[in-house]
Amino acid sequence: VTRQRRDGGGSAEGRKRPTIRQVADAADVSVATVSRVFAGSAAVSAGLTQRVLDAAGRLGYAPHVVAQSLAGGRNNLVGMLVPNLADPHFYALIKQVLHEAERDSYQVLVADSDESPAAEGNLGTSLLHRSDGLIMCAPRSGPAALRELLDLGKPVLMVDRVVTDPVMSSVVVDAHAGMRDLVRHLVDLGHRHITYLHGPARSWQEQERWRAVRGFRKRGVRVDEINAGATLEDGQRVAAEVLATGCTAVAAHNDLSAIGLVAALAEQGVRVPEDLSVTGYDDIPFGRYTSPPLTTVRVPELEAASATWQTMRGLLDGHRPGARVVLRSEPVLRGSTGSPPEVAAVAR
Amino acid sequence: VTRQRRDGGGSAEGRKRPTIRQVADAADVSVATVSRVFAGSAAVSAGLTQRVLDAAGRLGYAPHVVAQSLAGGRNNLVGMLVPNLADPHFYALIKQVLHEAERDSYQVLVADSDESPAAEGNLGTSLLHRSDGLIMCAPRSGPAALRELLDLGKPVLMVDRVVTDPVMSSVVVDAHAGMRDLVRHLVDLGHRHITYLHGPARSWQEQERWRAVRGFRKRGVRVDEINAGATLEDGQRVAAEVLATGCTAVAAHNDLSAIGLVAALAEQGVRVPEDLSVTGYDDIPFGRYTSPPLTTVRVPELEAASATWQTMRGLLDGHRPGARVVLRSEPVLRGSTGSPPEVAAVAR
DNA sequence: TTGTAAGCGTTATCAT
DNA sequence: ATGATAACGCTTACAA
Repeated sequence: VTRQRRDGGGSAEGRKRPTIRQVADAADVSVATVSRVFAGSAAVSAGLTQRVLDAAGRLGYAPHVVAQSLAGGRNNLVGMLVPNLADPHFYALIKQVLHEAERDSYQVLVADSDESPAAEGNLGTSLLHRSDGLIMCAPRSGPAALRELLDLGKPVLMVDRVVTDPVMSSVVVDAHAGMRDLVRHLVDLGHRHITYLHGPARSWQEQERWRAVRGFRKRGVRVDEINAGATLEDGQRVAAEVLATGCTAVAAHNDLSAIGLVAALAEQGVRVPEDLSVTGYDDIPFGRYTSPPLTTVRVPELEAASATWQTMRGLLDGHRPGARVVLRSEPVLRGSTGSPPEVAAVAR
Repeated sequence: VTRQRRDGGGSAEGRKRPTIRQVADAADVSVATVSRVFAGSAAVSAGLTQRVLDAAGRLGYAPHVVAQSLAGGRNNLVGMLVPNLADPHFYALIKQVLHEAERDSYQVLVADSDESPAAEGNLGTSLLHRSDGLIMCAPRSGPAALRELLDLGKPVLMVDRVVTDPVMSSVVVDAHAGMRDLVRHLVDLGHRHITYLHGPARSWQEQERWRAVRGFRKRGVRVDEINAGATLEDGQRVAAEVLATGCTAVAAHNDLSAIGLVAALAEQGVRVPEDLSVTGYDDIPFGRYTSPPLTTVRVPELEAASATWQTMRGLLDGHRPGARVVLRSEPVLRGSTGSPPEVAAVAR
């Protein structure tokens, strides 16, 4: 019984690709030996190894990864889920993970949940179905969804968020400390009335950052709140609202919204930092190229990405889950912050 | 003969996931029927369909995608290769392709070649090994490498570049026309001495853009050249060199280098556009938030991404390769361009 | 409409 | 050190 057509209507001329069987025949060895040679298993004599390699080269053989996966139970594939691929914070992470994974012969399946909690769960599941593990930046998924993922029995690593309900491995930067130090800088400059630009509601990072800002109320600082978001447009949109508060400094959820705000302020003739100080969070590259350059919190992205891959690598190798890597973040003082107008005036 | 352990030392408690066989037994039907139900094949009676679905639900069954791939010869996976994931131009493309692919039940394997021609070939090959098709932004790969990819017999789509040597399907924006119109705008403003900031050497897009700029030499415009690159840092780095040319306008290879240049100029007290006009290319979102906002060339990224996926989709469905989609780009005039100093002075 | 069983291209077990 | 061969979980002719 001969079988289907194979060519799938696909595209090119493609004579069928050789199988391990054909290589074995050509080298006059068993398929097992060919498999061993390509697995780098030591237990093959030099002579046979050479013969196999020759035959494989002649035929243009390359192992069929899908068959390897099915038989071996390993895919050499990890999934990576982010809330927004267009955010420099995330693509920096992806880019670095991509490289480290490649060095370990892993490929990466990427998905973008577009900040949707529902998508986080679904995409996560389907990614994990195909891969050996999942790196997820899922700031909002609830315990049920997460538990379901874990139940697939494969390593799942949470990034930018600590989860305790189902206990999960995670890599995070200490957002609370970073934001606290940043706002302290504002207070030290003399600011007593600060507006916080909220990020995406209920995201873990947002909660940490807000907690840090809010903490200054106890120290006599007036802290107003505005719901903005995490994009350039979000920051731009709330400019009027910000001015209406009468504050002297704005701490934004992230660099994107801070940059959007600064641009909108410039258009209205509001000078930064003379009239109003503005800070961001993440230290994305663009923040160094705005005028004025943006005061922000640097998160060690390279280290975070490396820790992410190393941790995932460990989980894939059978390490027990639950590890937590915490990285420090720190304020980067640039031109977008200064003394509040009254103080500056007195100083003159 | 019982076989290995299965659990891979992986992580969780995971009772083994159910197979199609178990579902078939539970529903008291054959595996073929279960397969048909999950394939959505019409030829199953309503009664059996329901029984299968019930059993599957009870057992928590989900098809094993790797086995499906091996047996069916389709992976529902496409590879996507970009030269630099950190460039907004590319992540916009990826993000959109990700979504459209997901809607068609395809997943996307992403790789970043880091502008290395060698990596373009290798990564492309290994992506294509696992997937049904490859979307590649490979501005530099030579004919040999490309032919090798095509020989894998799977659809390959080139983006941002037209390739004729091996004939390839491609989606491009007409960079020449866009850049030409942009420079014409500069000339119309009165500029007669323009400096072009070269992008990555030998990239296809770079060649098209440069060809457009160079064309103005025939019209009596002095065009100087500086080798910069495609990043923010590249633009920043060449600021002094730019000033040394004495030109009145700069056309950069892309927005990133243009923004870097503008920032460096601002630091040196050079006013844009009063002292020097600067243009970019791509119309990345950040260009709208710099001060002044950047004059640039808009490339229809959404349309390009849609065309990219639709074309790939067609190839996957067996359409013949070789199609070429060309999209128009057009100048976007913002604040970073104005009349050259002399002309402006006369006007006053 | 439904079932049977032959692949799909490997890996890993067992025997030699 | 090498070979034979049963899985791996599914799809799809082909038979009924």
